[in-house]
Amino acid sequence: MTEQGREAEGYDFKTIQDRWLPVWDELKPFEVTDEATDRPTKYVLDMFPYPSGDLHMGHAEAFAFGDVLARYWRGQGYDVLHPIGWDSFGLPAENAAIKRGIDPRDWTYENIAQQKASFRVYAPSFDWSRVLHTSDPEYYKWNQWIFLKMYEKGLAYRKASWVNWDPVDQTVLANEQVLADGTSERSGAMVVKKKLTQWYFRITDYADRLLDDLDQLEGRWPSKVLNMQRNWIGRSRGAEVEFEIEGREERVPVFTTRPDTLHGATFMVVAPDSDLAGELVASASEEVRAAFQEYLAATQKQTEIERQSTEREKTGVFLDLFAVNPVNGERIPVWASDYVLADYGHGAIMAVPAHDQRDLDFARKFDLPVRVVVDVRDEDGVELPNPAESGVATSGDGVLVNSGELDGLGKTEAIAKAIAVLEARGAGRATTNYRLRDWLISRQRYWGTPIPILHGTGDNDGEMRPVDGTSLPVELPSTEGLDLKPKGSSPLGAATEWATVVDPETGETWNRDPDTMDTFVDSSWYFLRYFSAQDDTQAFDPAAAKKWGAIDQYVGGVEHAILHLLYSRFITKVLHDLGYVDFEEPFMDMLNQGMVLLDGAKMSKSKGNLVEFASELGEHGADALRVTLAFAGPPEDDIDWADVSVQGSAKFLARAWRIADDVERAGVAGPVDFATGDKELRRATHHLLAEAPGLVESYKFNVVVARLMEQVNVTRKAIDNGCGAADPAVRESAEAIAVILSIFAPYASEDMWAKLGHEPTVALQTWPTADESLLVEDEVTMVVQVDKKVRDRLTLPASVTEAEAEAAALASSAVQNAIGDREIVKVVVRVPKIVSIVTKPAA
RNA sequence: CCCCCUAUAGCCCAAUUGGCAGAGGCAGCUGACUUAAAAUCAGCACAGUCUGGGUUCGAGUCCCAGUGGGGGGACCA
Repeated sequence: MTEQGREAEGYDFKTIQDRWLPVWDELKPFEVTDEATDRPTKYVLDMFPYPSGDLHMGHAEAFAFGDVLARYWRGQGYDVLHPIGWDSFGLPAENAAIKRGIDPRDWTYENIAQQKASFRVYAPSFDWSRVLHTSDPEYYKWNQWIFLKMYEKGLAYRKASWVNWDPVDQTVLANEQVLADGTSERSGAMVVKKKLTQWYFRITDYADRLLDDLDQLEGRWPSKVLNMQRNWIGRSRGAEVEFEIEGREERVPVFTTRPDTLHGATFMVVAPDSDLAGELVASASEEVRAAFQEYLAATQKQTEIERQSTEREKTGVFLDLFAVNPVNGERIPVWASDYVLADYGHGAIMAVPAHDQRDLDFARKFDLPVRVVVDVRDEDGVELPNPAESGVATSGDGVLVNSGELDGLGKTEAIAKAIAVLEARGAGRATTNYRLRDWLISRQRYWGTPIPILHGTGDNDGEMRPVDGTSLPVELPSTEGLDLKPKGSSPLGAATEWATVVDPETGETWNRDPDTMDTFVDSSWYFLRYFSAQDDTQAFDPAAAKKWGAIDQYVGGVEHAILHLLYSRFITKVLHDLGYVDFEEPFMDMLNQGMVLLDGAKMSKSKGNLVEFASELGEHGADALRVTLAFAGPPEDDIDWADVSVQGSAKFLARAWRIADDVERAGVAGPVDFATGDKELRRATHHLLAEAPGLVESYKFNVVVARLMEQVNVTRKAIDNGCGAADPAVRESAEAIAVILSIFAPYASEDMWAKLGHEPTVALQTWPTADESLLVEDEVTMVVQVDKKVRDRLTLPASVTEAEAEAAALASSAVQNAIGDREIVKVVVRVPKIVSIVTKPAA
């Protein structure tokens, strides 16, 4: 069949895709230069994909939305940077490699090739000249560069700490790889805590800025994500109070948010797994030590979840030690209990059972004294029952009692005074604590960025030195001869030749750090690399960074609400402080797309409720898929594939396409003057043009598609039963439809654009602007309500005044009938909407 | 247990931000085309906005209390 013949049958997505793909390949319409122009810029970015197999429906959705926004801003006359890359280091590749005995590179790059091919057809408007893969040495070289910069600044350091350890896979796990029940997401083994020396990034140094700068993103990021980040950082202000412990030289600091209640501290509790607890029991009696060890062992057997359950009864052991309260010299007993966490504050607390529920529960369990130091009252000013009897701690505001110099003060003043007293005595100070911990970045894995540090041997044992910047990247050794199976230490350590470095000057032998970096390091700055992805002299070009600036629009899943986004914000601030970028926040606006479900459930291969991206793409084409996703509902909402109709979208596209087809067939030659076109249709077209930009910018893509459907419907009516296809207004409408539709359906709109006699590509067309004069209505319809009921509709000139409208309403016989002999109390006129008349029975 | 989001037609969703509840679609029904069906085209019908209060001339929209659904946090001193 000839192409002509096929066209005669109407819209066929396959034909159209095949027609335009080679043209776009040739034109490369979305490649942009880094040179400054006088056009405004937008940087639109989707979170880059991990190459595990082909693209899936989740990708289809996120990339459709990102592309709508990228294409929209181009239509508004912006230079748009819209790049793509792959987050291609990570465990799945390594697991696949172990399982099949292949190189993780092969698996990774085959998947990337498959995803690239799918993307080509799906046709997001990427600038392919900037593509990056984090597993390329050309990329991870700059991970190492960033690491060394941070090492220089003291922001990368090594310490021994308790980490998540998977006893089956023999590796450290990230927090996010530990499931809610405390098992490893991969091996299913119960994760244990193990003390290991690991590399950390000092993100806690940035805690205040990471928290405070969230205020700038208010209204631009989903409030849910802002909340989650604030929660995660968890700043709490209070005081550090130093207690002496009998028989110990050093004083023990504790953190409290309520230094005002210091007089109510009746015991101290230390975390059993803290260093402090170990030190304290070292000199204790055999009996105490045995009891403590038993308790510690029991604590460590529990999962994090068990341990943090609020339902649990309090447990603990008395350490046979006493601390001295610095404000009143009182001796208080020291206990160990697992309700105190080793890694928050100082791993020890002062317990004020009257005013803290946890402390009260503990005190009641072990029969420890409870002393009220704050007189807390309810709303009616009635004193609350004594916590010792009620079992309910009073944690609110009140007047201090039994507290010496603090007596009579309210909570806020008492806190200030208590801190002043502590400072005067050298026993404490105001401090701030965070829930946020430093970022553990080392991993005992092969498929990641080698940490560019050398460890001394022999005389230099225990020394570290950074790899010289000029010898970056430290490339991964070949997998040849390497056993990637987990065995508790990094596979890289076994690559002897790679791991051993002899200093050419001194002849000393150094060993490479065998660990690789957390892959979240890779993704914490990739958006900057796009500024100059092929540049091998620097991580990114500052001039290009200046042109494009921070990402104007980020699109991705809410599952990254904490980790990726927090790490990216942190690294951006570090690079800002080092003078490499002039912005402090990387993502100015963010859209979190929902999930694609099937029959109300998350899709998964194991559940067998999978919608395959590739088969949908093959069956319905890219346009129909993209329109379906955009039309399904607000982008933040989940989409149930059972609720949508890809065929419905295809039908709409065919109807839209046929409009342009009809215009083409009408064969009107030469330029046409739209102003001579059908007035009604023009009005509809310009309403669409006026409304669409606001809708896109507020992410109401579903409404934009609905408006396009409406426009197609009215244009169809105009062609069949109105002005006819040759009318200039029909062409004007068809062009508007093509241009706006192009943000959703690049192929159909390109074909429409060609049928309307234009050169490719419609994607680079600036949107026509609405002619305001066409939007002005000559007449308005005003509703007249009498006592809430609609009694008449008045057609009035658009210029009608309130008084005229009121007069017209009262002149209506329907209105007069409704009023009858009742008395008018009030008339409210809101031009051009409504006249509301309120009556009451006549006197 | 605490916090946040959410509830509109059989289903997915709109509603100019306080002014006539319906834009669009799916499914349904009727008709045209067809030997018939599918596809296509034309048309039709369907709820008074989760419940109970309140503010207002007027509430889907604002406030309070509840219910269902979704999400987050949860011994952080």
